[in-house]
Amino acid sequence: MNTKVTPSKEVLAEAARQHAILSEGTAGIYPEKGVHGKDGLFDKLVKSLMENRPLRIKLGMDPTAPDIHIGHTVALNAMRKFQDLGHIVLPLIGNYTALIGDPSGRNSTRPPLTEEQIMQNAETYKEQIFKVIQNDPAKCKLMWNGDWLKELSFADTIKLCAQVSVAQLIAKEDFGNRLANQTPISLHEFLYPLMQGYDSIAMFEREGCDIEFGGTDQTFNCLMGRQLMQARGIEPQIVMTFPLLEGLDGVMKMSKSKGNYIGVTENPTDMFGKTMSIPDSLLDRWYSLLTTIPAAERPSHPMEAKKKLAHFITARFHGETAADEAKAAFESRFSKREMPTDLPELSLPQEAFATLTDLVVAANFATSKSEARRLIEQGGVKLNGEQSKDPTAPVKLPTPFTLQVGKLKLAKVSLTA
RNA sequence: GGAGGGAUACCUAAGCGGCCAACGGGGGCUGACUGUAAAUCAGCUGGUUUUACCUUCGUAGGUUCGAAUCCUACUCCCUCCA
Repeated sequence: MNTKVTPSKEVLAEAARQHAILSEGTAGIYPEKGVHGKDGLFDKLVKSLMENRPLRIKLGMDPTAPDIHIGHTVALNAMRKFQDLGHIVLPLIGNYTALIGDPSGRNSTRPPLTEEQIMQNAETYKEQIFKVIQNDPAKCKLMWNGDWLKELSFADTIKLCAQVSVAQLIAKEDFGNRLANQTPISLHEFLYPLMQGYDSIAMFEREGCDIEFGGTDQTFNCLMGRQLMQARGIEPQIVMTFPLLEGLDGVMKMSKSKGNYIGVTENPTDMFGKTMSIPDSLLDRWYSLLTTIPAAERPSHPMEAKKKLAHFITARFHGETAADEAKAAFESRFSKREMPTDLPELSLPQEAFATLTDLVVAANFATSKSEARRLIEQGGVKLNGEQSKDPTAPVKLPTPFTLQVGKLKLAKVSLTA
């Protein structure tokens, strides 16, 4: 199939150099065996060098939530490395596939989003991914899969379906599990991998598509792209997968829908604080997937290690200064237990001060009076730093005073004129 | 089209006439302690005018002194067969 021209020594050496940089931190590269004795990535690099044509790297993201999180940055970071070596990245916003929802890793059908929600999310995605990859038109072309998926006719779709067997889809773990657990699978979910695969074809025709990136949970979907490209008679992409980052709870993978994530747009304080809240057992993992800090430079004390990690992550998205400030604020607040200096201000009408319960509800720190009462009785409420356990006591402090509920909810309260 | 099974609070899952605002687990929240918002331990986790009352166990009716629990109809979901 390939009329192979033997690559020169220089080409092989350069390909090897790039290969070493680019394959670091990946979970898998498919195909594992290439024609030049290494893997598919090596082949693509050789080809790129010989034809003097940069590689095009696809990374699809469905805008199903307003934020991307630091788990995504594992792959984005790898894209950045490709850019730095002169290749072109093609971030793909799945504005059409988001309508279906990727069934990967799910055990139930995803609730549908409206088109407006999706477009809103997509807009913020655009800004966010450029915190990691370079938004240089020569090195980056943003694409939308609605551009071509919308145009597909039913006949096209059937043709596509004919390339894939049902057995193959059922063999996919998620579907297999769901069948076994008697959880429903909607037919349209079967189509998801086909859509993702078709993206690769459409992108190939427009810009080229040499490599597709994805988390390890995306392996099946990405390989579907290879299969469909082959069936169409075009050169198939190779697939590079990346390990999934565990979320704040330390068990489940970091995921927008599970809420255990750190968004790349979050403010420095939260970013630092959330990192500090990960379980100790997650430290090594986060260090290796999110930082470039060598093992030798990681503090052995868990808290120090966590602070260094939190600082690194915060600095990446907000700069050194902001990270320093976040660290200092964290230390004063939690290590030395001082009150933060910049409290949000809150002015409330006279009737909010009738009882402590009313105050907590009026400040929006509890959703019902019963909840407020519970918090107070449990000792979670402080006025000017003084714990108060009587829910019915009127609040007679001179304003402004500080109201604290739990560790995180604080405000400086004053009376509305 | 036929035959079964199911629907309980954020999730999961017990309860099968009064002791049920409803066991347990998960998650979340609060506190203690600390090395941090980690770990561990303890408490809380429908609402209100809070020793009481109100609303909640798919929906609508019914039986009963009394129903999440029994009956009827309906809706939705799952499995198998066709």
